[in-house]
Amino acid sequence: MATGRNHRPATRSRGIPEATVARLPLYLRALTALSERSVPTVSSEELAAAAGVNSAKLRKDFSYLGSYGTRGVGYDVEYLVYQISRELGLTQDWPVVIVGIGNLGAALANYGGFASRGFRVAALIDADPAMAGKPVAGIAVQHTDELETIISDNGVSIGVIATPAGAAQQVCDRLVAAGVTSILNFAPTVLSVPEGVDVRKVDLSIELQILAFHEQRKAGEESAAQGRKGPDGDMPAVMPA
Amino acid sequence: MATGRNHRPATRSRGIPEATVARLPLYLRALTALSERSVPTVSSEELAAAAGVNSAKLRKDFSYLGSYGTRGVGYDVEYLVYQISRELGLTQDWPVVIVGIGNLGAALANYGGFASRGFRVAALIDADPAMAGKPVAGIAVQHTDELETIISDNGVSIGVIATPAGAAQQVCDRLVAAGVTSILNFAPTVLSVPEGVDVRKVDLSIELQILAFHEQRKAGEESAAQGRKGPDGDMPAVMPA
DNA sequence: CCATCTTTGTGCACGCGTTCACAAAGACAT
DNA sequence: ATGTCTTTGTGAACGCGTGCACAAAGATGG
Repeated sequence: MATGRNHRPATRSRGIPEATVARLPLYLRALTALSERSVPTVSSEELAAAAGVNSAKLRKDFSYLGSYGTRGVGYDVEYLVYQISRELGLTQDWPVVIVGIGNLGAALANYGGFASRGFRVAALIDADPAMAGKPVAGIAVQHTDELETIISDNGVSIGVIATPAGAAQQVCDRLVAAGVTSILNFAPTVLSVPEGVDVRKVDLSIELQILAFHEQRKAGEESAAQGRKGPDGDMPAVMPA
Repeated sequence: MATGRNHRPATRSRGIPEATVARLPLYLRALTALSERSVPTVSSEELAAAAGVNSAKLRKDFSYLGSYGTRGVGYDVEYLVYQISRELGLTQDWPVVIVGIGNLGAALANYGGFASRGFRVAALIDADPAMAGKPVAGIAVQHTDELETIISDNGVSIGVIATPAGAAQQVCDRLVAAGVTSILNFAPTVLSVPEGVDVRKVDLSIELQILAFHEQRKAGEESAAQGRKGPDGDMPAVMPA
């Protein structure tokens, strides 16, 4: 029931397609690189190549934001950096908490890419009392007991879950109850959240499995020319009754 | 979500849609959990709930694999685990190398999810000579010089890049030249690869930016009811010349 | 001021993915 | 056997995303 507005008054549309939103950070990164090299303007063709997408797609994506280009010239790099940053909400500061400071959590805390764009690690939280107080990436780890206080005091709305799978849902529930409305989940579990809460998941194992599928397909196609031994060549013929 | 690019349009891939392939690991995980609890059969409704998807979608997905269900009963858990594993190519062993043993690389090496499903960390590779010989997750790190030999000797076809952005393309080129045809890229860069090589990227920063967009949208809609200026309320009106 | 050239912005068509809704298939009880 | 009940498998409709191809807009030069 959320989307009652399909109108696009041609001036500005709030209805930016999800696929476009997912590409904006890509454009932003390419534009930032150009900006650092003091390149003043860039054509859709050049920028598309740098971002690894089709130029028509890029132009259509930008058209959702508005007409920020100049025909015959291209796009002003600095201006576009600002517009995309604003659209993505990166002109404001986003305090983020990371829950679960194991190998992955620590790696995330140390990851420079967070701080670079409006994201600030407000706190590191772990359930292990032995971790409490220990500095990771220059920040003292706090115990899970403090979770609600931390969220509330810092006005955190984005949480990162890097706990084992077993603890993820419980942590998620507490984060949501404390006021977090966006969650980035690294635990290999399906999280259930109430309406209005966004969850994105990053699953290393799943990515590898998808690669394995294509890898097998490639290998199967090769040998399909000669002896039969393809991926579907042998039916196990064993159907457990 | 992670994006796999460069897929040819309608190559004979056994006709399984890309979107379906991406969900198979999800089903497999849910089924494995059921299997461990010795649940014999499961309905599409139950399994769909466990995997966090629509039941109609799940049935259609399975229909691409074949008719493995029994009407009126559901799906045999063990049988389905085997079928999906085989389809994904997980019944064979996939040696994997991880390049770039920094915080993230070390976390990946320690991640249990890899070994659990046919993936075996064949080697850890880093450019820092000081790292060479050091054990990470029980495996001695090897120097980049050995890269080609390692790939070749172990028959590695899947590589994981966890290096800084600056080194990623170079590492990628060497991996591909040595025979790797599937790459999982954690570096925040667009990799260019020759035809026939699959790349999937996992970008922490991009995921956060997408969350920030939705977060801003949520905040904007709330305050839009009152006199508050929306997220697009103020045009900067400053067009840098 | 006009002609030409470059590049944007977008209408349109197409294909993929999702969802609905239902007939077919089998289990089970009588 | 026969009927009822459950659940699968899928035809069809729909919506979203992509890419083509071109007209419009502006720069540039004469």
